[in-house]
Amino acid sequence: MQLSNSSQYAIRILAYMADQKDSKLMNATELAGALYIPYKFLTKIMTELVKVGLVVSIRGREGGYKFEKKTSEIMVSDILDIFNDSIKDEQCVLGIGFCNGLCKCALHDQWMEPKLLLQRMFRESSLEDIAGRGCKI
Amino acid sequence: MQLSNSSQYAIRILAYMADQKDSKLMNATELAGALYIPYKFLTKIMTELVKVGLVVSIRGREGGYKFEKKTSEIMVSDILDIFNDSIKDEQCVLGIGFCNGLCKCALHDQWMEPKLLLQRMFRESSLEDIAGRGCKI
DNA sequence: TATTAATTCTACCTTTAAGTAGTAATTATA
DNA sequence: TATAATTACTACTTAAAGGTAGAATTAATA
Repeated sequence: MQLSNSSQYAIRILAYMADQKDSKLMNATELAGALYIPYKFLTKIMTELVKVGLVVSIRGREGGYKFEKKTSEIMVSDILDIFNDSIKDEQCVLGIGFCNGLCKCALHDQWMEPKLLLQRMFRESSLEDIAGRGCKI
Repeated sequence: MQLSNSSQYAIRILAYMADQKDSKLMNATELAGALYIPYKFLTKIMTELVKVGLVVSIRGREGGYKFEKKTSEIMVSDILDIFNDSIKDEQCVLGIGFCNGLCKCALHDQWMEPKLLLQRMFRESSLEDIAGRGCKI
C-alpha cells in the first residue's frame, strides 16, 4: 500500500525545484545530492518528466532543468499518472476488475471514503501548494 | 498505490470462507475455482495463513481449510501485516525514513487524514463484518 | 492394505521495479 | 576550436513479486 519509488522521487524532486525562490536552472548533480536520490536513477526520472512536458531540459554546459508549466498548474495526481501510480475510480482495492455498484468487492463500501479523500488530496494539491512545506528533502 | 496480489487474494479467500453458513472445511480446488485464483498460488497463500495461525489445515483425503480463530477476531489489518502490506504510522507517503512532526515530507499533512481513515478501516473491519458484503467473488 | 484426494515442500520460471554503467549528443566558455 | 559540463540514450544487472511444476506427505475410505 504505497507509491512507487519513481513517484516518490518525482514528487520530492519537483517539490524541491518549486521551492527554489528564483526559478533557476537546476542540474541533476545538485538535485541528486540534495535529495539523496541515486544520480543515474534521477536522470532517468527527469527524462520522463521532460517527455511528458512537465519540465524542460537545457543540455550542455550550464544546462539543467526548469519547469515548463507553472507550479500552480501541476497537480500531484499528474505526477502519479506518469508512473501509473494513481488512484483511479476503476481501481478496486481487492483487484476485482468489475467492482462497482452492482457487483462489488467485500471492501468496496469501506474503501470508498478513504479513496475519495486520497483522490481529492492528489488532485487538489499543486506543486505550488506543497512546495516549502516540511523540510527540504 | 495498491495492495499486493497476495493481500488481495488472501482477503477475498478469507471473506469467502467466512461467508459460508456452516463453518465447513473448504479445499483449495473449490476456493481457486470459485474465486478465479491460480490454484498453485492459492495453496501457497493458504500455507502462509496456516503458518501464522489464522486458519488450520486438515491434510489428506476429505481435508481442507477452516478458521482457527473466530472471524469476528480476524481484522483485515492482520491479513495485510502477513504480506508486509499494511499502513503503519512510520510509513511516509514519500518514502522519507524520518518523516515526523519535526522534519516532515511535503505531503505529510495532507496524507495524515486519508491515512488515518485507511488505518481505521483496516483495523476495525473484521472478516465477520465484511463477509457477505457485495458479490461472492 | 491399496487407492485416492487432499495439503505441503522445494525448486524453479517469468515479469516488473529499481538501479547501474557507459557512451553519445549538446552547448557554454576559455 | 578544444574542453568541460551537462542531458539523453541504450543496455545491462539485481531483487522482489507473481506464478508454476512436481514430488512428498497425510489420511479417509473402499
